Amino acid sequence: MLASVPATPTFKRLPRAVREQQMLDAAVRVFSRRGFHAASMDEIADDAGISKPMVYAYLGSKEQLFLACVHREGTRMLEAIVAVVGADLPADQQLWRGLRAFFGFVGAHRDGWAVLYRQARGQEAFIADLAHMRERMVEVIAGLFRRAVQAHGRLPREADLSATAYALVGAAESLADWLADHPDADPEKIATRMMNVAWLGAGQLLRGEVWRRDE
Amino acid sequence: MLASVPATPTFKRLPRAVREQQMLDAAVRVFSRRGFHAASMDEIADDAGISKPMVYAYLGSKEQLFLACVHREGTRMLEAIVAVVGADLPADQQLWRGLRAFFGFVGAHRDGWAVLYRQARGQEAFIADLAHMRERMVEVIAGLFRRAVQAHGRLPREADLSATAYALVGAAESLADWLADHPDADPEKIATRMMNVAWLGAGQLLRGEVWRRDE
DNA sequence: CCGGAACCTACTGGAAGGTAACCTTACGCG
DNA sequence: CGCGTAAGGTTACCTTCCAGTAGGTTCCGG
Repeated sequence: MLASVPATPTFKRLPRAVREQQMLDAAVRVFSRRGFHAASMDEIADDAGISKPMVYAYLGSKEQLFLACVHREGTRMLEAIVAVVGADLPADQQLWRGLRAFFGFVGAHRDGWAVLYRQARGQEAFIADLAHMRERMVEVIAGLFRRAVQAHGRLPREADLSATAYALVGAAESLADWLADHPDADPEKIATRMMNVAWLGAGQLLRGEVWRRDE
Repeated sequence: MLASVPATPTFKRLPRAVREQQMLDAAVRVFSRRGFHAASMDEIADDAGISKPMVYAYLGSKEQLFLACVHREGTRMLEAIVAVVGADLPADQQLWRGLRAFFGFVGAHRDGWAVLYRQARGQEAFIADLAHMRERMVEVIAGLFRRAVQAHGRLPREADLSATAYALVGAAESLADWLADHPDADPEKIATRMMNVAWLGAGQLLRGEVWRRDE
C-alpha cells in the first residue's frame, strides 16, 4: 500500500541537539520580530515546528531561552571578530579588521544579532549578562589601545581607555542598528565610514582627510 | 476667611494640566524602573497618587502614555542642547557645548531619560517615533558638519555626513548609558572624553594628543 | 440647583507562562 | 527476534496577571 510510507518527510523525530538548535533559531527570529515580552512561547514553538512543552523540556523558562539566544549569538560574533584580529598587527589594522568582521557579521544576521541585542538592553533581567558580554567587547578594544599606547612609550589611564572603548562600541552599535534596518546597505562601506570617524575623528574628517587601509 | 485655604494639601482636586504632569512624572519613574511591559498601569496610577481610570481618561492607552513620556523628555533634552549651541561658533565649540549639555541633561535625569530611551528601542510600537526623534538629533549634528565642511570650501556627501552623525550619536548614547549606571560619575568629565574621541579620533588619542577647550 | 469636571471601586476578558498526563516511536539488550 | 524503557512528542488545561471599562460619587462654578 502507498499509505505505509508516510507522505510527510518533514515531521521526523530528531535528536535533542538538533531540535535545540532549531528552537534557538526560531526563538531568535521571533524575539527579534516581536521583542522579548511580546514574543509568546507558543509562537516560538510554532515557528520551530514543535509544541510548547518541548521547548520547556529542553530550554527551560522563557528567560533562560532568551539568554541562550543572546549567549549563542554573542559568542558567535565575538569569535568572528577575535578570529580576524591578529595580535601583532598595528593598531589601526587591528581596528579595521575587527570592524569589518563586526559589520560583516551583523550584515549576515540582520534580523538576528542587532535586534536581539537591542532587546536585551533595558530588560531588567538581562542587563547583568548583557553588561558582561559588552564588557568583554570593551575590554578587547581597550586592550588593543593599551598595547598601542604603550608601544608609543606612554602609560595610559584606564578610565580613558575604557571610556574611549565604550564610545567606539556605542558608535559601532549605532551604525549596526542602521545597517540592520537597511537591507541594501553594504557592510564593508559602513565599516569604512566607522573606521574614518573612529580613527581620524570629526576634526580631521571635516578638513577632508581620509583614512586609507593600505593593507 | 481662613477656610478658603484647604487644610488638606495632599488630596485636593487638581486641574487637568497639573495632574497630567504628575502622571507623566510617575510614568517616567515606573517605566524606567520596570521597563515598558513590566510596568503596570496600576503602579503608575498609584505612584501618581491617583486611580487608574484617571490615567486612561487623560492620557489614553498605555502605549500613548509611554509615547507621551518619551516625547516630553526627548523634547526637553533637545531644547536643552539646541539652546546652548550658538549658530555661528566654530564647529568644535558647537560640538563641545552640545555634548556638555547632553551629558549634563542625562546626569540630571539619570533614572529618567537614558533608561526610558533604552526601553523604547526594540519595542516594535515605538521604533518609528524613536527613529524620528533620533533623526532630528542626527540631522542637527549632520547640519553642524555640513556647514563646517562647506566653510572649508568642500562639498560633503550626505551619506558620509549622516553616517558620521549616527556614529557620534551612538557613541554619546553609549557613554550616557554608562553615566546613568554610575551615579558618582561627573558628566563634565564624560563630555570631555567624548569630545576627545569624537573630535580627535583614536589615531591621535593614542599618540597622546588631547583636545583642549580654550573657550 | 444643575451640569460637568474630577475622581473612585469593582469588574471583565483575554492573553500567555507554565504544567500534568498521556501517547508513540526508536533501539539497546537479553 | 521481540520487548521494555526512555526519549521524542502531544493535547488540554490551570493560573495569574493586567490592560481597559462600566457605572457611580463628590465637588465646584455659574
